[in-house]
Formats: sequence, structure tokens, C-alpha cells
Amino acid sequence: MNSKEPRPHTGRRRNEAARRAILDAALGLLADADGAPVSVETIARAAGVGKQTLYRWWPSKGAVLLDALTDRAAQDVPVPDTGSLRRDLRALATATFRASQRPPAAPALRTLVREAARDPHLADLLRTFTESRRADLRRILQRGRDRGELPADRDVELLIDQFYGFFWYRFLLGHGPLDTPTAERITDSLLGWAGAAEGPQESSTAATASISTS
Amino acid sequence: MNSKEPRPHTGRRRNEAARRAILDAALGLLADADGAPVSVETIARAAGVGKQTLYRWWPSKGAVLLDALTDRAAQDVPVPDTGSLRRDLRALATATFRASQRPPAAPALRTLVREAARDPHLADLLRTFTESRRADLRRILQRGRDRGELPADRDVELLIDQFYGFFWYRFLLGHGPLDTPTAERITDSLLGWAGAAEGPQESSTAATASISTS
DNA sequence: TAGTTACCGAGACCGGTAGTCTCGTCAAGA
DNA sequence: TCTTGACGAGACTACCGGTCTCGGTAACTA
Repeated sequence: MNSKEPRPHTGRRRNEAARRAILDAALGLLADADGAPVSVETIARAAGVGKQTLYRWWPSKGAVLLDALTDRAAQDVPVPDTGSLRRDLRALATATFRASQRPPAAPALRTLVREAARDPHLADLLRTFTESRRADLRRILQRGRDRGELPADRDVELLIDQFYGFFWYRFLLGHGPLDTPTAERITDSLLGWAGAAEGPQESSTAATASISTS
Repeated sequence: MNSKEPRPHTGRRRNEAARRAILDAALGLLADADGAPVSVETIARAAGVGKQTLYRWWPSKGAVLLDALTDRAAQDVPVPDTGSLRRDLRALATATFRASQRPPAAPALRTLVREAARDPHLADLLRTFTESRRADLRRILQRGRDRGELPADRDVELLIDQFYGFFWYRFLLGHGPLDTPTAERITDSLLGWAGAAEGPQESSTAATASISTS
């Protein structure tokens, strides 16, 4: 028949409180146990919920964890558009580093990556997440190139991977700082530490002397 | 008593064939199942060996995997010392990228990192491995700085993390090339793309002129 | 040759996990 | 009141890392 007609919903509705309880419990556990894996049993128990309720709404444990994390940390890193490439990049770096450092994001994200290492489902989700961040940075760089702030022959993909590679490397290994001075230094390193402050720095030789101060 | 005297070895000796069989089986499984986890059972079965034999000689599964990988890929990336920073860095990048791409290293290393994400023991081993690579690069950069090829105010640790961060990011995500042109581009990007090919590109440091000829 | 020692393959076993399935219950609409 | 589907609870399967035990066997010693 015309089963196209979506049969009106009957029966008990989804319990929104349970959804929130699951996400909250997941985020809390992600944040607490730094590095230690978070089990489904633990999440369900902490949320006061049956495992089946969890699997009814999410396809895997990884999906729950990612959902719990992005649920809050979504808009922590806005994409700047100030009209200056260097300022945009510096702002993005600063916001990214800062968001990655303050709890509960830091331990949660670390645990999430560890889980992704053995959960292909979660790995996929995480890949699309990072790809969207890469796309944000790509837009920033291309705007800058259109304005002539970036030489046309610089490899944008290379720059993107240098930035996020640096970030993830330091974030996951945790052997070096990810603070505001670092954000400025990585910006200068990517765009050319010569002529850092402002103005086109061409004529490679000339500008160097003036700025290397800061 | 003088138990200091090491009692001469008695009893059956270690079976070298079993050792090799285990390492070969481990490497083969690491290489075959890209990303898929490798279980101890599988290794033991493939090597025709009891699990206990494996645990008699290695403290954990991760140790076996790392041993299997470094057993062969040890000296694939020699540390260059040509007298030119740019040439050294380019050589290191090229060798690193090349070694990471050719089988069986590539899938095996990827699997190894995934295993390390949930095996703290293996994570430690892998950390010391990467730290030694970082130390190699640090020496190269410091030699270059001593020769005046690198401005004294450039952050060496930042450069190291930019390089290896970029490498691991591309290697693990696999979304961009790690070939020879990329090795040259990342070198130029780190050392300054201006005046990349030849000639001194800045006036600030006098020494630069004399050596960068390559 | 006989005895001792320690490695060998095999596999049972333990604790823990992801995901499935079933049960009796409960809320929302017809 | 009856149907539907979500709910909490937890048993269950399948798998894995790591431990333990077993009978057998190679290498060395007396």
C-alpha cells in the first residue's frame, strides 16, 4: 500500500532525561579516567540506565563517546575572519590550544582517540570531525592567499597538516606546551617568521631584520 | 654463600627457531591485517608455538610486536651529517617518509600505534623509540644552528614537533602523500621557503651566506 | 647411562569487554 | 482498555590478554 505515509508514532516516547544522563555520564567518565578505557557497562551504570537503552540510540560505544564530547565542545573553537591571515591563524591556534587544554576536554579527547584506535566505527566518526576542522583552516588559508598574504605557490594542504599535525602530536604525547606563546610561534613559523607583525614581507632579505624582535 | 658465582646453565636451551617463528609470524600478521588488532593467540598459532613460550621471553604482546618491527626496520633511517642543514633535513625527511611507506613497515607500524593506544606498556616502548628519533633531529638542527644556518631565536623543539607531527599525522590518517617532493617541501617550509634552492636568503646572520650553498 | 634442569606445545582457566537478547514494566496514544 | 514501543535489569555469547598447569623433551652433568 501507500506505506509512504509515515505511520503516526505510538507507544512510549524516548526519554530525554535518559539521553542527557547517558551523555553526561559518558563525558564525566571520559574526563575522569585519563587514558583508562571507558566501558559501556560503566556508562550505563553511572547513568542509571540499561545497556539496551544505550544501544537503542547509538550504534556503538564510540558513537556515544564522540556524541558526549562534541555535544559540549562544539562551538569552543569558532572560525575567525578578521581580514588578516596572520590574525586569523593566531586566533584559531590560540582557541584550539586553549580548548584542548581545559578540562574536561583534554582527558576526554585523549581517551576518545585511544578508543578510536581500536574502534573502526569511532575512527570514522573522528576522521570526519578532524576533516571539518581541516576544512575550516583551509578556508582561512585560502582567504589569505586570495588577499595576497600567502604566496600562491605555498602548499595549503602542507600547511594544514603542519598545523594540525603539530597540534595532535603535542596534545597526544604531552611533552611540550600548547599555550598562547606557542600559538603565536607556530603561526609565525607557518607564515614566515620574517615580517611577522604586519605588511607583506616579500623581498625575502629586506624584512627580516625589522621584526625578529618580538 | 658465594652465590655470586653464576650457576652454569643447565637444562634445555632456548629454541632459536621458535623465537624467529614468533617474530616472523608477528610481523606478518602486523603487515597483513592493516589496522585490525593482532591477538596473542593468533601469533602463537601462526608460529606453531604455545602462548607460554611467548610470555616466557616477552613481557607483553606489545613488546613482541615492537620487537618484531624494530628487528628489521632498525637502521632504515640513518642520521645524515653532510655539513648542510638543509641537505641533512631533506635527507632525513626523505628517508623517514620512504621507510614509512614501503611494506611491511607501513601497515605494521600503523597497527603498532593502534595497539599502543590501549597498551601502556607498548606506549612506553614506543615513546622511547620516538624520543630517540626526536633526539636525532635535534642534533641535526643544533648543528645547523651552530653553523649559523638557523637563526638563534628559532624554537628548535617547535621545529622538531612540526616535522614529526606532520609526519605522524599524515602517516596515521593517510590522507596526503609522504613522498620525495613532500619531503623537499616540508624541509623548505621549516627552514624558510624563500631562497630555498640556493643562496643566502637573509642578511640578519652573516654566517648564513658561506655555507648554505649546499 | 642416568639424572637434573628448564624450555617446549597445548590448552584450560580467569577476569574483563562489546554487543545481543529476553524479561517484566511502564508511559503514551487510539 | 488495548496496543505499541521505550524502559531498567541483567543473562548470555564471543573474544581477548595474561596466568597456570600438564606431559614431553632437549641439553647438560655426574
